[in-house]
Amino acid sequence: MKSNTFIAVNTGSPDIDAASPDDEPGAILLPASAAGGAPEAQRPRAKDVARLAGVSTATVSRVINSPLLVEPDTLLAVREAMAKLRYLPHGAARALRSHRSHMVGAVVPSFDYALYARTTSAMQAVLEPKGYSLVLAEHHYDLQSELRVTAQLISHAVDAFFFVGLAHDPTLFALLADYGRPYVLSWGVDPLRQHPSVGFDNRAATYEMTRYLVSLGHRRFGLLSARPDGNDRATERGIGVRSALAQAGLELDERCVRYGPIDLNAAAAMMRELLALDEPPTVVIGTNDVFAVGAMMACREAGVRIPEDLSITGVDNTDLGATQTPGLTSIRTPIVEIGQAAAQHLIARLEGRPVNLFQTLPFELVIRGSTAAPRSSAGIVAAARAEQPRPSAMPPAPSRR
Amino acid sequence: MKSNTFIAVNTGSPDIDAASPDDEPGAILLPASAAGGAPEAQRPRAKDVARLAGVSTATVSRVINSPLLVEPDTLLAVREAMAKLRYLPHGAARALRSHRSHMVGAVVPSFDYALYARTTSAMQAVLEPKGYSLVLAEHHYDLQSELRVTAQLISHAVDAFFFVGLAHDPTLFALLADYGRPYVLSWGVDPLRQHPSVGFDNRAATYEMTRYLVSLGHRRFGLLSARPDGNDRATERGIGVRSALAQAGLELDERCVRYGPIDLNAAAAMMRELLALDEPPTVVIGTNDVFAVGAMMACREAGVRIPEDLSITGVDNTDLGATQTPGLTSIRTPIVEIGQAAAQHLIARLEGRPVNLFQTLPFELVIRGSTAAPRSSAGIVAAARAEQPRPSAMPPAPSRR
DNA sequence: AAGGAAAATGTACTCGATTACATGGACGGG
DNA sequence: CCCGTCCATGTAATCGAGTACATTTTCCTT
Repeated sequence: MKSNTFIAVNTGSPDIDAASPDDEPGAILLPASAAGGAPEAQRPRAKDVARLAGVSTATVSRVINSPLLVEPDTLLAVREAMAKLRYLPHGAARALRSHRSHMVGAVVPSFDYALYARTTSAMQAVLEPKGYSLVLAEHHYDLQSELRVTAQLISHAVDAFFFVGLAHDPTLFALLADYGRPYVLSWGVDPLRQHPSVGFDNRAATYEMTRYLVSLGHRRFGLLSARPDGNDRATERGIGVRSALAQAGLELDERCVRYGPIDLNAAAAMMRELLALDEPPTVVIGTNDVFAVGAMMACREAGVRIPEDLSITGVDNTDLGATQTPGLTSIRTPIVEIGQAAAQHLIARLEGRPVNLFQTLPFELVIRGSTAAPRSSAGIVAAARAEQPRPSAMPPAPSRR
Repeated sequence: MKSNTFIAVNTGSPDIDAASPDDEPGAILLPASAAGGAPEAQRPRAKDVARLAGVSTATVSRVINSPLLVEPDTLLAVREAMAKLRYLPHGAARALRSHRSHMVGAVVPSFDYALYARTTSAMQAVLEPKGYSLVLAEHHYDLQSELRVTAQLISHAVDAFFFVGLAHDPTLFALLADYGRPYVLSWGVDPLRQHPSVGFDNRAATYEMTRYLVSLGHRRFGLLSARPDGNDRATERGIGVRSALAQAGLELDERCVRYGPIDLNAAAAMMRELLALDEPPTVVIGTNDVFAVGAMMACREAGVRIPEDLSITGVDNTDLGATQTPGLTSIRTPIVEIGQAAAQHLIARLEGRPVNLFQTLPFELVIRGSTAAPRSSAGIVAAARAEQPRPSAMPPAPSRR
């Protein structure tokens, strides 16, 4: 947050260390006593439970996996033995024999932007009660890295996969096909209907947003976006803006477009460039709230008033945007719903139940104080457009093979 | 964000579905064709690689685990065979035999507050290159739930654990002791030196903050905090405030204290209560940025100016706080550093290397526009306190057994 | 009361890789 | 030139639970 009023005053650490003097030498653990090896030789196995309960290991296994097949008395005895020994089944052995690890792999771009963390959290909330754990992997928008971590997940024998986005390396899909386990893409719905997916129409989202802005009277647009290569969300959102403009007989001046990493300071820098243009835009669309808030930061610095001098919009409707002054106009995307739906989708397939392989969730335009009619045309347009805009024809849908 | 200017205008979904008519019926997958069972019978095993390379499975295993023991020619041949077959070792089998799953379990309170996601992300960045994957679990501030998910992680045979906070159910520690694998607590450093931990001094953080506010001339403090039961960070931060006040001969009026969930709207509601007091505080300390920003929201609604009428501070120095107007004075906590240090700690122990079991990281007071001298004493105190505050004696350190 | 079906449980093999131990070949010293 | 040593590799037991099949027990039918 270099761009804000910011004075670092005081580094806590030295004072603290001074105050607790024996902190610094630090207890060094002898390697032997903390060896990471396999010191849990005393951990109880199924056969220990079996012996204590006076049954065979097969029965113990049945108590865990199909309790209905077990005599109530036996069931109780075994459960008691398990509790007494604090028995926990050995997942690796189970997985090896039964070909189910009870783990689901989630491959997300990054946790730095809170978004995917929330989606993942929603998944985990659905998976945990069903006995599944989430194994996590980030790839930081690098499709090769995504391939690597996915291979790692396959190695861990996860039962199913969750991916963010529709665009992936072809090798990834080959890998998944070989592996033969359920997977679901998210944050978009595959227009070619080739890969199961749950999400929303990114293109339509920015299309709606742009129409709203056009209806306010804006004619000169700016766009701050994530780099579109390998990022279908960014790509689609860009298309949404452009086709709404095209439909209104307008065009997106490419000089008003900037691509960069999803980072507040980077976004602020991009915005500074737009402000320095001869003919700056009257509205800037961020393809997510981070870009939009970064733009707000740059405007505050430069004394550009929002929304009087410039309107700004985001996508995702995060707290970050909602708490700005003025509040950021944004699109509420189904952040949590995607995670829930994806998890339910995977569980259903793991349980052999039929599912809707292509699930489109709704989004919603959320208007706050960061948008208004452009100054020049404010009076006229505001009057002409007193009522709500209604969507008309959609941008050309991508061919469906 | 109900509290902000907010007009929901348009639900995208209906229009979208209308525009792509074959979207709604949705392709239903026949259970059989997507059965989650174990259809990957053709996935290559080590013996397939061995056959193709003309060696035994033992050699294949050596190529993976101790390549130095293998003749360079053989190595190459095996690696080629592995590549040709797209072989990926079966993690469960490896784990079963070798007692190492190459998975690390992370147990965090919640991902809704972006904080722990960032710490986890930092962990994963350190672990991934070393071949470890992260298995995730949330407990939503419920120690019993924490116990459950930890048992699940033990079942998955993770090699090591990461926990947030120092306070946990005794049963949890018993479980961990039985299991005998490395674990590390975080976001605090165990004053009793019983459990390996990496973090910072939460008490000192709010202590510094409070001293700074006292030095500005504030005498009447408010506190918005997470519920302290089972949450040592919240507890310690509360103590920090109280002892700094005590040292200044002041006291925290308990009528100015509110506890609640970590949520913007809840925080705003708590703040409204403080504003309604007969004698409201001149400064409100949030035990993290969410409370502080929620308080800001309530103030904006109520027309209370920040910092003129009320100062507000947070902890964690998140983007959320930094981008407010005015910027939120906060404590930069070592969010990322904790994750990195914890991961390195665990890896070191897994590799049998010695480590500092108790690692204290620095924090930093970050002053922005949300704090100023209280109105009544503004002139006097500001003049008297032109220079930086210097910390003096620390609050009584907790006994070290 | 006997026979037989169904239910409950046990026996023993299996999942796929790791690893202790066995074996065979190369090399060097006496 | 022979033998011991070391290095590379193979053989086979093993990790812990799941499960097909075998066996015993229960209970109902005639």
